[in-house]
Amino acid sequence: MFIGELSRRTGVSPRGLRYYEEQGLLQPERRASGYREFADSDVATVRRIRVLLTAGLNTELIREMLPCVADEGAILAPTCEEMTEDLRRERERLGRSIEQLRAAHAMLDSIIHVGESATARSGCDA
Amino acid sequence: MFIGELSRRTGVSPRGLRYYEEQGLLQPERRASGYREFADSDVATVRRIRVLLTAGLNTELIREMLPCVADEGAILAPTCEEMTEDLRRERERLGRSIEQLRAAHAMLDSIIHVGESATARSGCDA
DNA sequence: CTAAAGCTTGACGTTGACGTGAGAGTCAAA
DNA sequence: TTTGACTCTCACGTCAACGTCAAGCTTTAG
Repeated sequence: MFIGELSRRTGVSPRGLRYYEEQGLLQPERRASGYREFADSDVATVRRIRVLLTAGLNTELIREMLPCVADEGAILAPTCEEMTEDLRRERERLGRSIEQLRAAHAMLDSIIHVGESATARSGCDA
Repeated sequence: MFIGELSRRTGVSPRGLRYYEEQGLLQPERRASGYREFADSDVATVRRIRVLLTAGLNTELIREMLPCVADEGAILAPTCEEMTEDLRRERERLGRSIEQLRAAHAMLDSIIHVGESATARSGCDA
């Protein structure tokens, strides 16, 4: 498929997909015309990329680990010492990050709940 | 206290603290000399700011909700309709974000575990 | 009183993941 | 073959949360 279809099927803009290729996260075929030709499997790949990017990993790390991830968390290739060092660090960072998010989520929860019980009886001008 | 001490006690750089003030997150007193004078309570405030920033909230939203948060998730002021709208949205975004992080965390876990069992028997050159 | 250490306000630089045209070539249906 | 939608490669713009000088005042220990 061309870039437009992959874009529609993943929700990632064409510019974003070209950026992913530039960063080595995607390696589409090329027609004689220069048009990129993506495989069906790239839809899943892009989804995985999105998950990891949203988690705060950068494209360099994703490029390294991407060959090791398949659908649904299954694994393909064995990993290397040096790389798992980075991964381990990232995992720890992620763990802390999740904790922070949970704390912030709890903060929002309390505030919102108080707001609900408070707006019933107090006028507000902000 | 002056900005340097607050910096040491929070781990946030002076530049960061000035930025927080510029964004309306802190309102230190000023000496005649122009020196900022922070209150002890600002240490806790900065910690709360860090939690929320790490959670991905921007300074604008934090400025709005900060008056409503006290120590340990306790609440001070009542909230406003319009604001809780934003907060609700942010809470939902946070919820999704946490899910993404968990997914990414699981990915890293699988990869790392395979790496551990695999590196024992396979040479690696990356 | 002095000198080091600390603080002030600008103001420009950085980073990552894209957004946003510009100008030109390509595809596919009619 | 036309035409309109799609794609290509530059290449500069963006945004948030600071980093990093620079030039000049302030504080405070000795």
